[in-house]
Amino acid sequence: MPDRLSETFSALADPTRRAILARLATGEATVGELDEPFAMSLPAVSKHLKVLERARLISRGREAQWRPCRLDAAPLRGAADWIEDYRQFWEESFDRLDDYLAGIKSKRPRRNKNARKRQRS
Amino acid sequence: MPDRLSETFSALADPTRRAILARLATGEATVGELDEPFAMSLPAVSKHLKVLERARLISRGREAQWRPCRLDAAPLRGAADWIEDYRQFWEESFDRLDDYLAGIKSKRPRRNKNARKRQRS
DNA sequence: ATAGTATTTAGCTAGTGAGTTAATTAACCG
DNA sequence: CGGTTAATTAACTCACTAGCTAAATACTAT
Repeated sequence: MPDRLSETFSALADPTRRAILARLATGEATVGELDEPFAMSLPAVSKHLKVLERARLISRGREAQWRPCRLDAAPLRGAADWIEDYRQFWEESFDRLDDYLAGIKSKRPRRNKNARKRQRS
Repeated sequence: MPDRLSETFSALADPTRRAILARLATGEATVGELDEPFAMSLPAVSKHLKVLERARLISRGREAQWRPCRLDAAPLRGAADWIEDYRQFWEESFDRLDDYLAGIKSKRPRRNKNARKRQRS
């Protein structure tokens, strides 16, 4: 995997893994406990856990024959920071919807096509 | 692809695609312009654009023989919202580091192992 | 030692992702 | 029309992902 951010996003790009993280947000759990909600074999869950571990999103201890997993959310900080840089753009898209509706209402639906370009000027 | 959120994260899990989005944040661009910074063939970039388009992260117009791309950040909102639910956990990890260091300093390094479990109680 | 429980590893299949080069479409210009 | 530029599609390779079953490991308990 090329870089940390890619590894984080890649790990998050699977609903099973996101569900596992959500479960771990409520506290530590063993592999068997994590497997329960899923219609999926235990080795499959074990693989997902390995992906999450390589992405540093979980870490694991040892207690007798159990390997309890715990959430390690630190890498999410980088992901959140990356996305945050784009917040203005998705908020802007609501603005443009407002503009559009306002345009219809005033019967002058012409919008400024360069609104986004001007954003960074 | 199973769901929208997975599609969004999956699209972000590639440095080339993130760079393309960063470039589009400065304004519209054609495929050729987007290709320039990369040591990669044009069809490769074209494929990345298709991935971003399927994920609704960009949309494209037509101007003569050019197909200008523009950023469409709306899906990032869902991704940001998902990650935001975990903010407390990565902030907490700094707290625990503080606790740990404080513990060393006071020569009583014992930490509360259930800190995360209590988080949601 | 032996049996039982928890988890991982091995080995397989099917699908997908990222990249290539070569060929094709689409639109312009003269 | 014929040529040029912009971009996509086709066809292929290579690597990796997600899932399975069956076998192996690790530890507990009797």
